[in-house]
Amino acid sequence: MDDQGSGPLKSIADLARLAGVSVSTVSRALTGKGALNKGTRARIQALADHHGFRMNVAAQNLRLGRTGAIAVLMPLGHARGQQLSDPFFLTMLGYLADALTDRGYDLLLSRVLPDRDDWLDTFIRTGRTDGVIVIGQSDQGAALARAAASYRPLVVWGEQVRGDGPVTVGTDNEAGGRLAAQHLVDRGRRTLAFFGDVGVPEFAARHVGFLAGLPPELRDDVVLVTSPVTSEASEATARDWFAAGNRPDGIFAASDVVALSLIAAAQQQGLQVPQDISIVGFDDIPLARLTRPALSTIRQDIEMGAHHLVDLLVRRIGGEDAGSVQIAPELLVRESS
Amino acid sequence: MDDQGSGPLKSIADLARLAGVSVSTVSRALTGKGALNKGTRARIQALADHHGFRMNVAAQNLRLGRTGAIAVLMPLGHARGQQLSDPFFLTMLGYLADALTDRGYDLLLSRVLPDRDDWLDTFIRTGRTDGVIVIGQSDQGAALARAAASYRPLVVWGEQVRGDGPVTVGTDNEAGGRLAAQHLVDRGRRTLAFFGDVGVPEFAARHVGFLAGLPPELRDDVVLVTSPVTSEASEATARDWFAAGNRPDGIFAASDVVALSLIAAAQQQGLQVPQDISIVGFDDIPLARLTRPALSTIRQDIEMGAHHLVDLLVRRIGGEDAGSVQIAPELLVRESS
DNA sequence: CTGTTAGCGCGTTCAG
DNA sequence: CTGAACGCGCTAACAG
Repeated sequence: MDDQGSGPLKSIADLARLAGVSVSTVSRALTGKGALNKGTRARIQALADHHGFRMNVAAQNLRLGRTGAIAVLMPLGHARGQQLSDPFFLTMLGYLADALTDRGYDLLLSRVLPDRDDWLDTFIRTGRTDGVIVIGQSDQGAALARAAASYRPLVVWGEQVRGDGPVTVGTDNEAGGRLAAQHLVDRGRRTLAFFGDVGVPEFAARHVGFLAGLPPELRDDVVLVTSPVTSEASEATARDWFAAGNRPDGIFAASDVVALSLIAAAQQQGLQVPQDISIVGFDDIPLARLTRPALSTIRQDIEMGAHHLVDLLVRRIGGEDAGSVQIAPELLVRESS
Repeated sequence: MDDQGSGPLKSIADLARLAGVSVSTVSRALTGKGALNKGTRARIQALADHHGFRMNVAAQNLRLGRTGAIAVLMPLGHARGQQLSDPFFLTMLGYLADALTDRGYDLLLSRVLPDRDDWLDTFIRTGRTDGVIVIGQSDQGAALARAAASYRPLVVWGEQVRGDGPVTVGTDNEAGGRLAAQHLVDRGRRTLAFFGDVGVPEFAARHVGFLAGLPPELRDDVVLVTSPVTSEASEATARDWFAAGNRPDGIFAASDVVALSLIAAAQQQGLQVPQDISIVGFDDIPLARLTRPALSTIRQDIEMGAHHLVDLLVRRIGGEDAGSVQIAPELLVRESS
């Protein structure tokens, strides 16, 4: 190395001294903002990356009055055993990480235990990030609406609520439910059931769409089974339900995880899928196409969802009044129906 | 509200004015550091949270010469189709988020595409975090070793390498391989195969342990099949392999995802699991106990792993010279063997 | 026990 | 086109 023996460069002041210019010149050179002689800019930049110098992002952000980070809040609740195993979250996280990086933001991940109902306000007030993305509103609609009322850079993945809820990005869950209904009817199924917790807005919309997509004579006989979202619990629920003698010929599950549990439980009861019973899920998790039988499902476009979430958030940070977005779902027919 | 009409509190200076004290007094009151009259401290604290005031963490960190964040780098490569769907990562992430939060650190998530071999050095040089946790060394041993040579607050989840690699936390993969071997032998299996990519250190160690756990007369006949790690690719590999007429009676897979693909492929060939063939995985992902047959596997204690990763990292940040940790694996016998 | 002062590393007027 | 000076919000000596 041909360092001048003055040690590592800790700040733009060091670099300025080395280059024989002032700190503001270095600042202009490295940020690319402000007018500056082409030559000096190039010279300073060359010097900078020759020494592997990087500006202190924290100081930069402090000066600019921002944090440079976006929080992604998820119910990663292993303690409470929620969707921890749901591959949906990780997929979403991957796409969000990309989209945020492209915009120059860091991704601050925070796990949330919504025990106290002011968890969101508390987080926001710390001012650790320039914006917040919440994945899955679950039953936290009230907390989200309250926070959204006074904090604009907040976007939520989930079902769009009427009234003054937060800005959301999500699949058109009702349309998804209708797709499932029409498909099961096409398959000649008549005795139908819905598995899911309609206390969760997303699932409620899927249920509504499912009923709406059915011919009137079938609609009233649809059984609604309130099922938990985790694999373990939903499988237990399904097992008990089949053991009680229930024998529908078509089931629409609120999520793929629930659908897979249903298949497992049905097979344990000696039922053939799809011969005896058609099962359709929702999400299209990677595993859906690998099980035997492969799962028919309503696909959510997670990549597009992540893209919209970030786009919306960035625009709201910029002061725009960007509104909610719905994404069209898609029916994937595989073996389970 | 009974605000004095002076608007929201933006800094400790505002609070100081309101309380009739100096900024340093407010600083001492809110941080709890330094000597201060009990009464004033309480008074200022009360005033602060009455107004919902929070200190600017960025400024605090700038002054303290730290960032208050830890980076978690993961090969979340949907573009390259890696372990994106592997629930292992999300589980680990959840535990890491908890452990870091407990220590007062933010978790900065960054997705990594290890195309250029200086990805780690580049990230570290930005100085965005006080430390780095890398999940899964994959084939990046060289990059990790190089970074570790000059950057101390770096810990890696994965197999411990001899020589001057980074500090690691990981399961004792060799011991895990031995457990699998002994179990298959106990089951009377004689014609054995290992599915996995031994170019990845973790998998190589599992393979070595597997062979070591076998009686000499079986050892030489073990077939090594280099399998990809994703569901799709590994299932294709398995299908082709079975289709070529290979008929072992016992297989140890380098991961649960691969093991599940093996089961699917075997069943497609009309093979009964475990009657015709025993299959053992590695990880114990949540799904392992839900498939039919439920997967026998070598369990990794992810929670303990996350705990050790954070503990080690924090100690190294503090200047300690803490070394690598290995965690004992556990055999879980279910239905697939 | 509390106030004053001097930076942490950077961006940005305002002069020259 | 470039430099000097000030301040973002906070902490840590050093005085009093």
